[in-house]
Amino acid sequence: MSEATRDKMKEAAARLFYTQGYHGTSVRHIAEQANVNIALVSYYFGGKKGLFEQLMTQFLEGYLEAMHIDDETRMKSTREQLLSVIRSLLSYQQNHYHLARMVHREMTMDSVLVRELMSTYLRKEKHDFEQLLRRGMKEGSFNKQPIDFVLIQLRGMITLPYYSPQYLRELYQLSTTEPYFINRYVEHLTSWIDSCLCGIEPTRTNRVMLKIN
Amino acid sequence: MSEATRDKMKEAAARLFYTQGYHGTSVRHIAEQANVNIALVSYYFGGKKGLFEQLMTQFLEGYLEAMHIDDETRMKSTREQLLSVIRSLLSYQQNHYHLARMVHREMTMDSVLVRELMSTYLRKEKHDFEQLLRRGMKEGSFNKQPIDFVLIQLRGMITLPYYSPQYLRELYQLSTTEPYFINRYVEHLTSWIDSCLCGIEPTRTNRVMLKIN
Amino acid sequence: MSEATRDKMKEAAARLFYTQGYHGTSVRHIAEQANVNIALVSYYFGGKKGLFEQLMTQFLEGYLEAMHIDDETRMKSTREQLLSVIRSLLSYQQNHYHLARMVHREMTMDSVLVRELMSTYLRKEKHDFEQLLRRGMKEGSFNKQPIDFVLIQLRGMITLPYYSPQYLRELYQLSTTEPYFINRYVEHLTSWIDSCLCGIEPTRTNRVMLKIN
Amino acid sequence: MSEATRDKMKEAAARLFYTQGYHGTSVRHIAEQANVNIALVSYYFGGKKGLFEQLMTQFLEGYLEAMHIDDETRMKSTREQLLSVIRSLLSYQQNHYHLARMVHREMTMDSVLVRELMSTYLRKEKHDFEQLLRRGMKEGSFNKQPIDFVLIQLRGMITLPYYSPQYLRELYQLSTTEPYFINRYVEHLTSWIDSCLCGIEPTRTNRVMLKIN
DNA sequence: GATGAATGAGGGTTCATTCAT
DNA sequence: AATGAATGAACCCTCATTCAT
Repeated sequence: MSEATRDKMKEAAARLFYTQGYHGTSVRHIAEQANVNIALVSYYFGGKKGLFEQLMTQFLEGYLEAMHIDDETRMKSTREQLLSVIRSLLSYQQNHYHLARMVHREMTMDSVLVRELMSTYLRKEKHDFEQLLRRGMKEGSFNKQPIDFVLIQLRGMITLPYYSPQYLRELYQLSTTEPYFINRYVEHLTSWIDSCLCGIEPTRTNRVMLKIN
Repeated sequence: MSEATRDKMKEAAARLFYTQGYHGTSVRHIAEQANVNIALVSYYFGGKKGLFEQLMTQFLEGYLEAMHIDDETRMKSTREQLLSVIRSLLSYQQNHYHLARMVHREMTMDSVLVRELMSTYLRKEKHDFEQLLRRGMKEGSFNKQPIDFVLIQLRGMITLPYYSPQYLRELYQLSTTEPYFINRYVEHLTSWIDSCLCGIEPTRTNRVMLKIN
Repeated sequence: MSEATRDKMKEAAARLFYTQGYHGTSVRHIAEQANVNIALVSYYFGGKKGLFEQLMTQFLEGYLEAMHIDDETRMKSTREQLLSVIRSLLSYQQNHYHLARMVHREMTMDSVLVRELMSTYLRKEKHDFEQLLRRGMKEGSFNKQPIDFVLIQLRGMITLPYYSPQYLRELYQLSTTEPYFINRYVEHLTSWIDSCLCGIEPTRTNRVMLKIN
Repeated sequence: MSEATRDKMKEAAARLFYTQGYHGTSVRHIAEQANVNIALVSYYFGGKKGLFEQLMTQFLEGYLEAMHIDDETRMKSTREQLLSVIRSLLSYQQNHYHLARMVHREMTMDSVLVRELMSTYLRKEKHDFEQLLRRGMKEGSFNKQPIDFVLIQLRGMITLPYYSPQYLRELYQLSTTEPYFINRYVEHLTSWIDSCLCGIEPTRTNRVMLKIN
């Protein structure tokens, strides 16, 4: 069975792409790290580019899936649903850390592939968040305010840990890869939603945070 | 005079590094775009790496300079100072768009150079913003809240246009490179500062925005 | 099978290094002469330098081996043993003519590699000859005389054909690469040993030589 | 006046050619070492090759000159004349150590230039020595023996210090560049001439040598 | 199914030289 | 007389890929 071999290769590729970028990574290096024959990259994935694309789409599909709101959550408040999606996305990226960083970086390149993926996945993400926010504003859960700028802030906060982890490490004195990081980050996001989006008093938790800092 | 040649090369390099990344760009391509001989890259900059490093540090030094608050502004309110810095940074990155995107992307790589630049420039940026926020909170201009998370939001909003311009283009139907974009973006940031940081009523401008969207 | 390819390359490299020196020989030229792809030089030998070093050590190891006195010869007289070693060394270098010339020339360079090889192989050669001479003098086969100068003469005569073949060609009207050359050269050496080292009358063969010249 | 500049360049070139060979030396390096502009190599000598050829011929002309026997010496015995020439040649090479080593090495290359120089200078050297030896044998100063082999030994001993100085250093524990070396080497050569060529008893000096070793 | 040999293209760098000044 | 900018060719090496086995 070769599934294990394929996975070893994808894992090694993700790790290297994340560290040194697509162009900075050689097929030879991937094969070495995965402890397999070099020719297998072409054999299994149709070349370096194929391997890369597979990693990209695989990650992005999981990303959209993570945005999905299950039936149970759909019963809860809009605020709860928003929080749930945020938590889910952060958690997904945390579990695929190398891929997440790889994707976010390569997304900044100008290539046909990237532009295609953009108009497929990015648009979907934006649309889902927009729906959620509009509903919350309509029903009065969220303060009325320009949706686009809220979207910008949301996206900034969701991607920052995987786009600029050094900055967060500096701030929190805590690596973004450690499990505890997410908890803390979500707490902050919750307080942001409550104060800036819902316009309610910060919770007790946040008061504590306030004193700490 | 060779200054002109050097500038042509740096410009071409920045453009290509921004589009295809450091490893994805060949010295030959840079020379072609700059319409100069290939050997000049080594001749002037000591190689591709030297050219890259020069672009990096040059940008980052200008970045820190852009953070500086001049004497006139220092007379104004803390809110005004914060806005001034934000405007200055966005403007600087706008004027060096290719470099800005190049730097932000390559900053996500794991290399000795990057880590060194990080601990020099990034730390300085964080420190300056922190000072400003602390002062504002102390004097009551800003609401008391966890500083680190405000920093995260700030950085997210300042870098997003150069890290994920496609997203903004999708939102604003406006390229981030167009001069008008900054105006609009700063308006949003102002409203964010007023409502989330200062805790005052949104201005009339923002109400208009609200209707537009 | 790749052994054949490797050998082709080594042969071509030795021939070119011998003709034009290490720095004067390009990898491209080697590959062309060996009728193989250029990349194979790096693939098999880790680069031009690796190929060169392999040729060097390979030759020198064979050289030391050629100095070894087998059990049968060890039964004979010291004079016979000395002659045997000389014959063996000349024969070995004759069979690896290109390599011999390459090595002797590159040995005159100032580099780390060369200095290392020197202190390994050259010292061994000197030591073995010294032993042989000392023994011969002790047992009375050889005239007592300063050993170091005998060593100098020996080395001069053994290396000259591969270091300055033009000179010998001029003298003998005979290329040093032709098989007959060695016979003649060894005859001369024998006569030198007999007269200068052993102090006995020159043989009849030498008398004939005398008339010829 | 530019004569000084020219000399600086020739000196630097000789030093580098001697250390790293012709092909291993770059014009840039020569200019750096001589502390002059790179373009001057082409300007003064018509390129790297021209500079090299000038060094070669200059050395070789001096070499032939050093072979010349002045009128005073011509009065002395043939043995004395031979010794005088040997001393002169060794001394000349000692005074142009870098050039000597450079020439001897590059002489082992296969190129048009080298072959031309060979047939001009080498032949002359051989001819002069031959004359001397023949005369000596005719008049009975030297033992009758094959001239060609004597020539080989002579040339071997005269060039060895500049072709394989490491070997001599190992033997004498004395660098071939030190002035004292020549004295010692000439002593050995004298004893060789006396015993092997003239067939007389070794001198007292050699007896001492014998004990030392 | 999986491999090691081999390939051609392209990578970045260094070279000796030229030319306007 | 002497220089610094600039050139094109060649340097060695690594790349991703293919192919027979």
